[in-house]
Amino acid sequence: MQALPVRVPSGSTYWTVLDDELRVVAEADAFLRELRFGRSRAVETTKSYAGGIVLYLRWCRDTRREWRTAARDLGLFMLWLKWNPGGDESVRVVVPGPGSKQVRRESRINKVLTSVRGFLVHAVISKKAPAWVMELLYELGDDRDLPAQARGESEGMRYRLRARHRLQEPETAVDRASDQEIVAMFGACRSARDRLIVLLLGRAGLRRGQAAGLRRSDMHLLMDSRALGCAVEGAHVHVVRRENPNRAYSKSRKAFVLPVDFLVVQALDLYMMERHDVLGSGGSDFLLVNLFRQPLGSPVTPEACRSEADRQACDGAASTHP
DNA sequence: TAGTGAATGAAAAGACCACG
DNA sequence: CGTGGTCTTTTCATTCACTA
Repeated sequence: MQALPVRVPSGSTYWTVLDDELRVVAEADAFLRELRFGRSRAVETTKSYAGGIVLYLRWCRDTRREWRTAARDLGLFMLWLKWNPGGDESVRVVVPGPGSKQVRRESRINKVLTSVRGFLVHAVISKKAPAWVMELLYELGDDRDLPAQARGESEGMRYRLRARHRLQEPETAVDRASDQEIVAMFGACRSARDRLIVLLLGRAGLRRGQAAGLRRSDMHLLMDSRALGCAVEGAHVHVVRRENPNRAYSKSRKAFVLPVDFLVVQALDLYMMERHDVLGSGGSDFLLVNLFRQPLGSPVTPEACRSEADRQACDGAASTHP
């Protein structure tokens, strides 16, 4: 039982599930294809869901359950997730001995359950699993107790859905970069471009995939951008999700505007001079492009942002602790 | 590949206020 | 003092980028 990426002729990708004989699991495949191409979910979502479905199918196999109806024991599945490593060679019986440490955290288990719910609902809708599975997954409240105005349009039973299986997730503190760490990274930069990247991520709050997808025309750094046909006041950048050749992708489906301060404006000026020295006024419309290696002028990839950030973090740490 | 942290949109819950 | 309306915050369930 394993997840596998599949490239379709049109060039896009989705993840599917293979059984132990490396055959495609038809129902899982139909669900994941529908997610990707029918509901335009991201590749990463199908990957994540495929991983969850693999765990569910392994549990069914190891405990000799039929996946179509095993939802009646989803509570046991949650226990299994908590204690069983679940690899293909892992022990088949769960024996959580005293003092043993749980192998998956609550948040992880909840995510696996989300993908299993989606999978089973799809199976019910396409008549591959019995309809009563639905009420094992969700608490069904009919809305006849609500006033008429609050009820839906159609006749008959209307459901209010609430997932039955969900663990309480403990709060976790996030390890954010401190101001000193950002300053150290800034100091470790070797070019105006890299300093701009650090500021875009650290000060404006862009994700690396969003920064790598910026176009020059997205940067509105004057106090008044009406000459550009944009009514937003003050210096700002537009973050837009696009299919980019460098695989940069904004996580947010909606385009949005982010204000930037004078530090970013200044860093951009310095970068544009640096860029002009290397490329002249040409190059692609991408803001962040290769200046120091071939192919010159092609857009920086999100991966490059990351490896450069790693290097700076090391140098920065080295310079603060000599 | 397995896992984590956060964004997102919708719904629920809470805060606040005017009104009879 | 309850009622209803609106606005804000929190929670839920899902989605997705990104990391170890």
